[in-house]
Amino acid sequence: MATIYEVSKLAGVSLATVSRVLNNNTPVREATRLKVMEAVDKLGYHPNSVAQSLASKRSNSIGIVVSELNGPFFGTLLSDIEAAFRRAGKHVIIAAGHSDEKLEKESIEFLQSRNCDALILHVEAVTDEFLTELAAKDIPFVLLNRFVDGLSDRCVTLNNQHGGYLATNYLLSHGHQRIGYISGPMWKHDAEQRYFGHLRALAQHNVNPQERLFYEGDYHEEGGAAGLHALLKADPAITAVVCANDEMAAGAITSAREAGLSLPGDLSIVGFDNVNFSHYMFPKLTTVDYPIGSMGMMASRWVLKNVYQQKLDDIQTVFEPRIIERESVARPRVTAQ
Amino acid sequence: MATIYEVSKLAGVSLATVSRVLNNNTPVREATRLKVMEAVDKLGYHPNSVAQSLASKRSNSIGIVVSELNGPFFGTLLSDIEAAFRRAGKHVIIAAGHSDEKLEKESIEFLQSRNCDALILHVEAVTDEFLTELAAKDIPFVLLNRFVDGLSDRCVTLNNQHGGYLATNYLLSHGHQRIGYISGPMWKHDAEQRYFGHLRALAQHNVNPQERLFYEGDYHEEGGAAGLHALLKADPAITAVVCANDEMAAGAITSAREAGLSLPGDLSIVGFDNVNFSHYMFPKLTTVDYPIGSMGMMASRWVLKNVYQQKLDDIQTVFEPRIIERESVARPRVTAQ
DNA sequence: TTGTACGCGTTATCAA
DNA sequence: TTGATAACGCGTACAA
Repeated sequence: MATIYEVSKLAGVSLATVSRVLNNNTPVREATRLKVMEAVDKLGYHPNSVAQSLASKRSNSIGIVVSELNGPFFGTLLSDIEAAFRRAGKHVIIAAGHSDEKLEKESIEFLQSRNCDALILHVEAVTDEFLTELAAKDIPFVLLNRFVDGLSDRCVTLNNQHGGYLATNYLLSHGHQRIGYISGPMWKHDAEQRYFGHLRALAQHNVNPQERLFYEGDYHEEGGAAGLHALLKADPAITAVVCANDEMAAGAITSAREAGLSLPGDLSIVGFDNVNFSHYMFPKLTTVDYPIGSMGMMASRWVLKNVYQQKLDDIQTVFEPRIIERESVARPRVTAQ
Repeated sequence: MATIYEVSKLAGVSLATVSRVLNNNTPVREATRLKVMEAVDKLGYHPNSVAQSLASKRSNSIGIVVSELNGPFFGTLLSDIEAAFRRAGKHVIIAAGHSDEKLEKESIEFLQSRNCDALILHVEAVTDEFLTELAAKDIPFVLLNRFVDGLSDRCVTLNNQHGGYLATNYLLSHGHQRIGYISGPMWKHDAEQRYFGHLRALAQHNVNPQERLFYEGDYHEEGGAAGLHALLKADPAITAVVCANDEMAAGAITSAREAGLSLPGDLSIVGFDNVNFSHYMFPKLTTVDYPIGSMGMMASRWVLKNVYQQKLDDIQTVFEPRIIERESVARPRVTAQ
């Protein structure tokens, strides 16, 4: 690999001048610029990014922590983030936190040790205090799908509560009254918020929430399956179920079919997230759209603007969900009493 | 951030000694090692990985090129690769090639410019010649799902032909004779191989392949939907279809239902890949398992062994697919003539 | 077993 | 507008 030194020798100028034309940050006479460029071409010179990083104290790398690398959800997130940074000549280092406090911390430390210029974090298990302390350190970061007091300007969140409201409201406005709710783990902020939204919709329609119509699942297929089973047992007369994410909706659908129900005739189901396989399901799932791709892009813009000083418009920090109507909801056979 | 220099001062030893205890590659007296460790703790010292890279000419980073970041397929691949390298203290830089020759080349160049120690490539559009030339350069790489003559030891592949054979053979042994085939783009090696396997199974059962029963799709849902539509038009009497991947199977299922067919009674379907949502489909998809996770891990091992000199067992380069029986295949209503 | 001194390939600060 | 030259933080011959 040719170095900047060889370029300077071939072009007959100093190291500094070569560096200048490469980064064109200082005026250089056109003639000398051409000489340098020619030498660069001739030698097939590419700057060594490691040396650049050491000298400039910029690694041009952004660390990302997500819960899982597989799964439909993070795929679209990572895809949009990678594209945004690639265009800016930055690269992305990815680590999985697995929704586990210890692993999330390790991931963050790992990324710090890699001298990332910034971090984009989708962490669930780590405490607010930890994040507040982290904010005092030197690596800036954005939080995805999480709101922490005092860090509001770096939180890119979904209005989860409104999402929960939309799901249940959709069902109510289709005539359902006995609505089961399969939640995510309630220690997760988004699960809690979605449930609050559900309660708000219920209240608005003067429907009393009932404990037996609530099931706390795990955000996975199994939890959805088990949840529907439990709900049906608790109240065989339910006409609809909202699942706090699409994977649980998939499990619920399987479970409902095993119970001999026809969908959506006997039971309507609404999901949450609108992951990319939700329309592969049968019936195609009516769900709440989580614009995770846009949110990832916004997080990238935050970094580009605040860390790399790009001039960009203001950052949108709160995103609104919307209902995606497909085929998993029908009016109930008889209006529940 | 504390540097090695401050540690050496606090511990009262030289720079070199600190470096030695950190990398424990040279014998150091226990007493001095302790002094150093203490100083490290007291200062909260973490080595600067950029400086390490520059001095050692090792970036401890591995570049990965995949077609897409989203999608179920690459998620599980990346997940296993990341885990393998994390354990070894390496990190992974990811780039998307989008099955496009220009973008794939750019991704590779991008990763090279990042001084990756090795590359793991899942590239489709780039030519064999390009890869052969690349092999002559200084960054070692492994190829995933692709076989190139002369680079056989660094190719980790699936026996795609056998997979195609298995899919069709499964159908044939269930009594099907009129079997449609929805292929991936035939310029892709795996699509071609899977089709060859299909033909081999047909021949073995003395069934003549018919051109009208073949449709070249795009490996996406749309192609599957269009393919089934076309196949049904060409021969309404087909009793089964094999789809060269699961996403096309999803499209085919939708299309079949729109045509009023009941599944699997009227039409049996077999997919390929066994992506993670294939059992969310209805009927749950019978498909050919592509052990992409294991293959990713094997590629990681290749790198660990050949680039980082870890002592590991031999590398398995060819993986065998197997059929996953679920619920999308039934015996045909009447045996086709 | 330990220390000295140089090299890794750039960027950035001063002078000129 | 250009050129020396000192960082940047660490690894590693070589010498002691």
